[in-house]
Amino acid sequence: MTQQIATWNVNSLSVRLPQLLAWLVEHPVDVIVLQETKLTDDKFPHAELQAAGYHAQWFGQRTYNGVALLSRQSATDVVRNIPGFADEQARVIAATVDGVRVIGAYFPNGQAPDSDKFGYKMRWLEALRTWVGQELVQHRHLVLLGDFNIAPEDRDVYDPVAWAGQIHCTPQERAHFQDLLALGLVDAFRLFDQAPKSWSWWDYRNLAFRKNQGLRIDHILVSEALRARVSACNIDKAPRKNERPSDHAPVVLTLQ
DNA sequence: ATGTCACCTGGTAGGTGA
Repeated sequence: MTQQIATWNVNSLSVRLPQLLAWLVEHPVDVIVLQETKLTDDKFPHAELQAAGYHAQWFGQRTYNGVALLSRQSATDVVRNIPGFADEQARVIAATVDGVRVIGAYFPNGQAPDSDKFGYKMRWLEALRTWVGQELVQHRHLVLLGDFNIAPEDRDVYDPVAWAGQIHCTPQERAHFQDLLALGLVDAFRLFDQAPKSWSWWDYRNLAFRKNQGLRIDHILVSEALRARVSACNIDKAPRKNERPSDHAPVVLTLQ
């Protein structure tokens, strides 16, 4: 049975809802997790997504952050944010769908390596790792996906020299990414040959998309038990060419 | 290029975060 699981940072679901609905018509994935919905829970467009054929779980807040999980089949055991980690920011939504534990996350940006927000990012990453380790004990078939705000390697950066030591590229962030892999997860995108200079995010400024100056910071990590079922993992650049696009592209995992 | 976009406050611009 083929199954597709996707992630997309939509940068405001109220602005991007028409694009999301159009994309889902062309790509009727089984599950998609969204980041930066920027909506309080009372404003979540549940009816529109239901009409599109999706169950929805959501966890938002005013102005910033906000995540959601849409699924063709109903979702169970829904968790919002990292259990035991007190957090005012809505960044995580997890659920079980069709026997797969799906953890959708909007990792903190961190702003700059010497900022308070970077400290928060480090604490959040530590808490995430501990919790995902526990989840893996309970769920052999697990996917951790979302906007990681980490470019794991230099080949994930259009100008690694300019970005060296900058946010998304610091050794501390990259070590955290490796720590997640060490739990028994694999970066699905790198299971396959990919075109060089494949990015998932392009700054709105500087004509970055036109010049293909981006970063690969949106990731799909799969557990060892799921790895054998992975048949593809791709970034869909097409929505970045839309009028009024999100600055991120969706990433899609295909399971056999 | 400090070059954009989204959202908020509070007001017809400016600040914040990404």
